Amino acid sequence: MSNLQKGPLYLTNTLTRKKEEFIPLRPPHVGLYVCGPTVYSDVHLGNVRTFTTFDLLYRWLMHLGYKVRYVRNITDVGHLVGDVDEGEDKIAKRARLEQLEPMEIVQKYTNGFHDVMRLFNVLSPSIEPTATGHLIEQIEMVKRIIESGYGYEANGSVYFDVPKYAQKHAYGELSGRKIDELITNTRDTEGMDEKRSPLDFAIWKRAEAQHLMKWPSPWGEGFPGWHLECSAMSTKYLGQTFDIHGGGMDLKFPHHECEIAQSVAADGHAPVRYWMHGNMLTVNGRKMAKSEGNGFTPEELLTGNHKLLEKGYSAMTVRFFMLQCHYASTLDFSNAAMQASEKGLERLMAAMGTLEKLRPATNADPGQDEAVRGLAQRCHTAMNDDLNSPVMIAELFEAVRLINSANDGKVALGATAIEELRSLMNAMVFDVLGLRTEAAAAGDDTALDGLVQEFIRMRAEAKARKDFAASDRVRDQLAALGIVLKDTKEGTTWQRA
RNA sequence: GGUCGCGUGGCCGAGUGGCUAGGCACAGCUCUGCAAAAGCUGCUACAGCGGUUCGAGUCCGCUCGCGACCUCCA
Repeated sequence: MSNLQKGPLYLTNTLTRKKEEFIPLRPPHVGLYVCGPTVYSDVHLGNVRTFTTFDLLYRWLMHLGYKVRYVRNITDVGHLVGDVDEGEDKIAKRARLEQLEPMEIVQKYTNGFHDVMRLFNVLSPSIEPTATGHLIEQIEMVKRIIESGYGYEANGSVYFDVPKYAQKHAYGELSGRKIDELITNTRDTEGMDEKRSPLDFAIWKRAEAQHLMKWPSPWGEGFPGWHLECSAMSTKYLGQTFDIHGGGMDLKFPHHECEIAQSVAADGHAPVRYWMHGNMLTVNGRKMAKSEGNGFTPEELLTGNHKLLEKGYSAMTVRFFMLQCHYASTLDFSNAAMQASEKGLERLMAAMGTLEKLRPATNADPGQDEAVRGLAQRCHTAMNDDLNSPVMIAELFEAVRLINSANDGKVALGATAIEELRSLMNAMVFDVLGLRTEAAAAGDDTALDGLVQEFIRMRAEAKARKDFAASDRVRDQLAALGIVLKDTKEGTTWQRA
């Protein structure tokens, strides 16, 4: 747990809008809850950004030595289309369109989500609870809210009484909203006479006879409200008060605001100590969203088969691109930016390979030991400063220069410096940033390597007899097949273009 | 309309009272049979206008432009 002693971690708490020192309730344990996807359609790149952001947080907390219980839910019921409380359930609608059981839809898109997470090397959470798996907990929570006087039943549905809650509690404190302004700004909502106020939201919803996803409850057959599952499941697995709750910026209101209200109403205190919100991925300056039609799926990204894509990009290129931007800033997707990240990642990963082969210099410069320690310290400080991965990556490129200079014999690194550099780079690049080599992702290249090595020998022989036409032909032919040769002092190496 | 945020060099993006972020691109050099790779060097910006300050991308005000949320969205 030595890392825990290396200075405090600061996180921007979106509840207070300040950078605060992170102090867990029960160290070394940390409770982390992140709103997961509603599994009614394919995830797009914007979704991936949020999960990558909290993957970085999860990885950094573990790197610091914390024992993290990371809960990320799957929403498989209750999330309605269009107008709150009047729209159709998203999953039920999709089931009707695809002529499948709702649970087939849930399974299909849950599988797809998991595939995408694996592709982008996003770690699995400790617990991945589903809303339908926690109906009892949700019903119990509705009961507690009714008992506390903040929930009321109307025609088989149960609503949360927002104006009443706001009299005693700070409804809107997370999203910076004032109850009066909310009432003023609410547009006309027709057919909602069950609700006492347009601000009220359903915590339990009556199901019509033809509704496919419904369960018995004290108020008749129905299904839980969308906001409720997160409150019920975070309470169950992390306790009534826990350390960190994350999610996309667009969930701040009303979703997270409602979560706070539900927990306060049911259990009497605020559920979360640090709220964190990841910012949006934009395309041409606009939020990537299904409704904008500007989203592309990971598959389209990889193949480049989309009108916004000049070519395909690997998942690791995209991950690296995202991590080069601070999570709280909007990030604009562009082909030029992607290609810049692609090149940068390639250089970083090449240096990782070089570092593995680096031998200590005989005339080691002891000053370099200190330089490496400084790098490590600055990486650590950057990440502790609200997960500043872009600054940490900038430091990694300083390390890249050091590695390459050492490889060229321009800097003399001793055994200690090399060991510490390896330890630092492996930790930051693989464990914390969660990058991996494309070869590792693609599989084994042993046969191909054997073939290419044979061509490299042929080319070396041609070069030895100064037959450059022949040697260039080998190189050009391989290049045409996507195999790039590089001559170094130690011989020729190859890699995929 | 309300609330919040943003505007940084050719592009992407950190920083946030005084000191070169970094990546990509571009130019020159070194190395090389030639390339590629790598290293070195160069290009040095903070939307505009005013103010505070010894000193402002950094704080304050105004103007312009853009976005997010306020309705499902990560």
